[in-house]
Amino acid sequence: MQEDPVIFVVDDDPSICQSLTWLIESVGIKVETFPSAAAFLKRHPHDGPACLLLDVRMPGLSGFDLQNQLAAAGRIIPIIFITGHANVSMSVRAMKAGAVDFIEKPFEDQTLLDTLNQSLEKDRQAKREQAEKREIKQRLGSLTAREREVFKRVVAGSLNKQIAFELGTTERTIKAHRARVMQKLQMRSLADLVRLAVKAGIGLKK
Amino acid sequence: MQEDPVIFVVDDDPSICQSLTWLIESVGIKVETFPSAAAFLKRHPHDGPACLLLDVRMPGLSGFDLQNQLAAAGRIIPIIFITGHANVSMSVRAMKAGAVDFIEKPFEDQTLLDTLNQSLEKDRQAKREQAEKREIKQRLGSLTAREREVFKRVVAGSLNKQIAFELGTTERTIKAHRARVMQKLQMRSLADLVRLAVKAGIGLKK
DNA sequence: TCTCATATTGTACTAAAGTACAATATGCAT
DNA sequence: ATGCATATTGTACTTTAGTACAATATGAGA
Repeated sequence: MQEDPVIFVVDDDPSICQSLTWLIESVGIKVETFPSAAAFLKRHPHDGPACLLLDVRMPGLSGFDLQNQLAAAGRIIPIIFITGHANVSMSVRAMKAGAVDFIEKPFEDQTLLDTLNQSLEKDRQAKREQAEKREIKQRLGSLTAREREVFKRVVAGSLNKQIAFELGTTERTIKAHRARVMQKLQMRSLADLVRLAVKAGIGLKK
Repeated sequence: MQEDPVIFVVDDDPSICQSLTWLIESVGIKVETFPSAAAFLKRHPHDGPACLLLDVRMPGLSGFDLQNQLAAAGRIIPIIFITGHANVSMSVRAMKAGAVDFIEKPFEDQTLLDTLNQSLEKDRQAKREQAEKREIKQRLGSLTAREREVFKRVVAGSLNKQIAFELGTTERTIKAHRARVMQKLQMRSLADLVRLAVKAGIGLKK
């Protein structure tokens, strides 16, 4: 159904990559390593749950740069920074930008593994919700412009006759549109339709 | 309508309290200072937008202790730590526990003021949503046990006859309950009722 | 030109919900 | 005992929504 979890390690130091790989694979989780931020950006986004172990200081793009670029590209992935030489302002900056954790070397293996598992679980959940939202948007996309208008008003609680008046047509026509909306969106009750709209974020703005 | 914004400063060093007060009052925001975490906990919770400037190291309860106690008590308030002697693990711990920022002394006045204003704005929004939720829960509390059962099923999309069967009563009775639910909750359409239920977090579990 | 998706509309019926004007029953607190 | 909140139920009517079986109109694209 869903792909296996993967931990991505981005660090210019091969020995770090190697030891992290050993550690994480020892508990049965897949690992992929990248020697630079640029290399990771080239990789095709992973569909399954994932987590990024990231060094701050690297030649070329820094860990922060990668964090920003991923965020800008909408590639949401939990990031755990691991670094040897850090200061408070660096860690605060990383955390404010959404990092899950910021770990100094040396660290306890078990601590990292615990954080990793928590992050994977959260990512699993986030991916599920993301997939659901995509699914909903897709079905919403199958509506015609007119149907969408009717949909919005039905969900807002308008009566068919009110909608008909607003759209300058007859109640009978609204019934036709409404029936098609219910069919296309595979909803069986108004309550379900409203919940779908809420999930899709319709009706929030004003 | 709503109380004025207030910045709370908790620091055992009176000179810090004094200088922060001068700085913040210079831009027209009220300040209240406390020499200890315990002193702050005694204060009556503030209804308007607020923000807490908190020292980490203090005699008695530490800044972290205060942060945890506030969280445990459900007193949500944006916290900005200000400290002179910090390390990475302290700052990460604070940020993971939900702090808005973690600032080392010395700092730029304007930086603090900017963060302060952002935090106040977020808190304003959070308080608004919190008040709305309270309002909803209050109205839901005015329902009788039976009415709540009907409410849940209506919102789930059941027909009156189905609800009647499930509750072992007649459709006519359900209509009566349903009408009272709509009246008590001041909702005029099923769509509104469903949205209310979603906001109240009903129908999530299971 | 012909087809297809889309929008529109009609009639007539059924199903569901809402409403008006009720009455009855039960249990708890004063 | 009496009042009050709550739950229950009835009849009858109106309003909405849904559905079956349609037809018509229009514009875009093959």
